[in-house]
Amino acid sequence: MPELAEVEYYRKQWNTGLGQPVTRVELHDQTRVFRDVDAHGISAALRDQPFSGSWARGKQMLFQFGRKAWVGVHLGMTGKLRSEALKFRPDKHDHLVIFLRTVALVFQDARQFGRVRFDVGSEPPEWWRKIPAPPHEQTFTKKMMAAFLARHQRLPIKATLLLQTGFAGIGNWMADEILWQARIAPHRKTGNLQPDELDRLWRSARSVCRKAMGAIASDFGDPPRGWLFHERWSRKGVCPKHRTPLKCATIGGRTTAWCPQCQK
DNA sequence: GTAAATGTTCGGGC
DNA sequence: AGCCCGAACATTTA
Repeated sequence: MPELAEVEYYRKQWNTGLGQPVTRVELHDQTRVFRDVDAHGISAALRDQPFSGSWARGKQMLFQFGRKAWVGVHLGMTGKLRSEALKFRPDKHDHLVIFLRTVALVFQDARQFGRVRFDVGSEPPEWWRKIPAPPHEQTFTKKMMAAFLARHQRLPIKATLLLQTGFAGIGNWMADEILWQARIAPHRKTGNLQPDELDRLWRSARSVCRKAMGAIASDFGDPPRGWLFHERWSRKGVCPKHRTPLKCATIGGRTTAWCPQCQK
């Protein structure tokens, strides 16, 4: 599920516990989501620390406990965060459960493409600081975007939009939405885009991200009416503008839908 | 039974 | 040293 706005929605699901101390941590230590971290180290380090901070950037989330313990979460393809009452019983895919004074914070992920990180230090960890500004932020400038595109000239633009090092938070449906709204065909080589197309791409990226945040981040509502989003999931989909049947192909390794009439 | 799913990461080729 | 492609990861659902 989770792209930029869904990630922000899930991040907030843990807010009910802010300020409360950790009483106990329960985890399935041998699962893939804990690759590269000492799962038991997390339990020991969090015990008695207050849940003190919560941030999202692109598809990454960062949670702070006390002053120096940092838990990073990436939701992968099927990850979710939620809060539960203390008495709940974790099920098979609840890999990490942080019990606080009155609520339990749960990370669930059936496919386990998601990931939990753990760092100790007085500053946010290195991996977090390296995440670039996502398109809805002021600091995502057209110049910055153009410089990134220049490094991936041979990739189809659809594949370039999926690179988290330049378009933090963009995933498969948002990339298709951005290209449709910018009227650019997904298979176009990144290096062949003309200046007016770059301008449309930049505006579309910012607009789609902002509106998606507005619609989804607070209550997981639907994206605006008239978006490609509502059509792109079925192979019966049509262009919201004039009902032309959408084209479908694998581009950049992912299923891509576009309107052959609007997007050139 | 088979295919596909809102995502990364690795290894190999260029 | 980059860049680019395809396979791999693990599970559920259509």
